[in-house]
Amino acid sequence: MGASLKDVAQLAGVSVKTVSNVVNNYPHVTPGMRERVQRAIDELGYRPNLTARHLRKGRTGIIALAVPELGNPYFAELAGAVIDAAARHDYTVLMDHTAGQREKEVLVTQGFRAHVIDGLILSPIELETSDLLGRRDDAPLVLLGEREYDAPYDQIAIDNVAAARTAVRHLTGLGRRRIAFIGARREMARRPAHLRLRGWREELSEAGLPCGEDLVAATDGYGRWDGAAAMNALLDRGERPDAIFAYNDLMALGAMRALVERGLRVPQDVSVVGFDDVEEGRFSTIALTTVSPDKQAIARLAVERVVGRLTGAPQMSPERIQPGYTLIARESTSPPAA
Amino acid sequence: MGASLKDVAQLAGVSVKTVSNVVNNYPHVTPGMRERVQRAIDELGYRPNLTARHLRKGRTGIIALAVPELGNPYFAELAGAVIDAAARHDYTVLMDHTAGQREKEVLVTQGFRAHVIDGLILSPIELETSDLLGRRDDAPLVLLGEREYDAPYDQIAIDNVAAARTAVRHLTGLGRRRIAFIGARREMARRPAHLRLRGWREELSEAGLPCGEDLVAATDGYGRWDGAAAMNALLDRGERPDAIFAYNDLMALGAMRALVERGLRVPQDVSVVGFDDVEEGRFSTIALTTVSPDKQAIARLAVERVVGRLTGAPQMSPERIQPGYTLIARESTSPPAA
DNA sequence: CTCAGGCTTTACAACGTTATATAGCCCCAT
DNA sequence: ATGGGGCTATATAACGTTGTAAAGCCTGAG
Repeated sequence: MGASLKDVAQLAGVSVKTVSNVVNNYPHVTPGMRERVQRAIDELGYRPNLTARHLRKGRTGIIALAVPELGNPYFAELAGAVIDAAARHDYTVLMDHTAGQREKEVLVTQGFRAHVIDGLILSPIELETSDLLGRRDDAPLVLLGEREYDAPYDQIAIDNVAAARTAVRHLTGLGRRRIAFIGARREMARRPAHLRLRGWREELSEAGLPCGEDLVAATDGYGRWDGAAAMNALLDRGERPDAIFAYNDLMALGAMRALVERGLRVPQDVSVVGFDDVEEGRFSTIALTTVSPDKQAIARLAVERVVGRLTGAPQMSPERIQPGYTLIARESTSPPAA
Repeated sequence: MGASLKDVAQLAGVSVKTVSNVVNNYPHVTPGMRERVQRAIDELGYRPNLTARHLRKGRTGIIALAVPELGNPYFAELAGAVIDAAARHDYTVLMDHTAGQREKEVLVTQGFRAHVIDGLILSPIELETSDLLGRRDDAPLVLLGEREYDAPYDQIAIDNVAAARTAVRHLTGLGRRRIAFIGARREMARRPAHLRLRGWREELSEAGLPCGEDLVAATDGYGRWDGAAAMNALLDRGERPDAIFAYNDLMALGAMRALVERGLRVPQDVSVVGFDDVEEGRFSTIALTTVSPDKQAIARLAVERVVGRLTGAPQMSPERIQPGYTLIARESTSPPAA
């Protein structure tokens, strides 16, 4: 066991509180005293016990970031941004992963780390509004991601409908007419909650282009494999779209892979657009066109929101904040003519 | 603030310890009493304060995993495996990222989270043996990754030299003769610590093939961009290798991208092998041949080692453990003839 | 020379939990 | 009837820290 304040105090022949004062740079300590205590600290290799400090202060300086899947580079990149943003406010980030399971998402919102984390940033997948309404934990909660909730919590997400429409407009602008959507979660395909799907439908419908169920490929997950499987399923049932709008980059990459395996050329035969702008898409052999959400802004806003409620303004009214996004055109949607 | 044991005790009209006993499923509690207390717990929505429990027990059930970069999918995938392995032992994982900076790596090993984490799994980049020797923190430490240290800590890593030789042998077996190495860190290029580089050199030298400095492309980092830049640098200086062995998959993918941009065909003109077996490589338009370390085993062993020292066998003598690996041949090294 | 007032240090309690030791109870065997 | 022994519940202390209030010390003004 490491040394405690008591040990240091004993060695230095002073009170425990004085040592505490030195450790915390309390101003009213004479230089001589400070030095004497410091010597004892050094000699014993004393390190403050943060757990005890946390207990005493009622705060830990830790905020949790719960994401569905670390293996998805979007969340890995987002996590990096959140960690940096939190560090700027002297907070540490504890990562949780929910695997997108409602049960785990509920668990996280209910504060199963009671008093270990001061706040929570959650990117939910299956969580329902009702799960949120019964929440008792009083740690600030910020929600990220595509879904919207009618619950009194901050929600930070780009305008997914508009972003999806931008992506689809990009494709129609290239002259594409049969634009498939890949990545509607099977159980949510019909729900209005699926904002990107809604944007796809709205844009196509306004353009007078087909947007029926036959052009929607449902998936079970959000990975590369799901994208490839969905693409294959689409082609297997005789569908032959001239463009793909995927729910995210990973699925777009999987779809591209499937297309190439079947001898279809990207972008000559089929244009592909993803969503997230993960680095992997930039370096893909066929660089991927994508909607790029401002991850830095998302991370910064989420952290500021949590920290803001923790210090000073606990009763801020909950807001929906929409950071910016941009469409980044790359090779996967080079003009078919070229 | 949430309710505490005291509040529950008061409401139920029992002692604090009795409530504690109920919460912890202490066996000798009468059913009647248990129910009475449980009712009070439910009514107040009591949740145990884990911080206080941690202080009392001297353990937090948290182990930290410190990796250089979450954006590298290898570490993201490894993190997932570690989290799962830890969960099987009822431990939680706190992620740290060091950005591969020695200063941060040292900080982590010195236990700057004093008493918050019970143990540490670190994948170091620039850490030196000397940094380890002065370590005072007594939390168990397990080292992962390519580097070897003469320090009394568990080290878990595949046999990097042998694995690199396997990869290079695969290339020579295809008839490749000018095999470049991409990804020697600039400042380490000459050090024996660079095991994969050593394996590359040994194998080529035994085969009587060129393995001079002209075939080594140094990089500053470990990302896709670094791989592309190194590849371009190699080509710019007139080098025209017929195969690439990259330090990791990310650099291999970057190099492939650079090759394709310059009109070279993979695998017809140049074979490419990576290292790590990240999912991204499987789904690349040209699927990447790679050395696949057994990530599950690495994670499992690391966690078992930490947990083992925490419970029962604190004085186990430190070991070097080498999990298995396999070479997975994919399209990027299809026989050039084909 | 004294005392007010500021600076420095201290003693004590408290954060919420669990371990230890003890007290109370009931049942059964003597 | 009495006492032992097992079971249940309790009081108290402790984990290591910091806030509070008060004590001690010193300086300088009256």
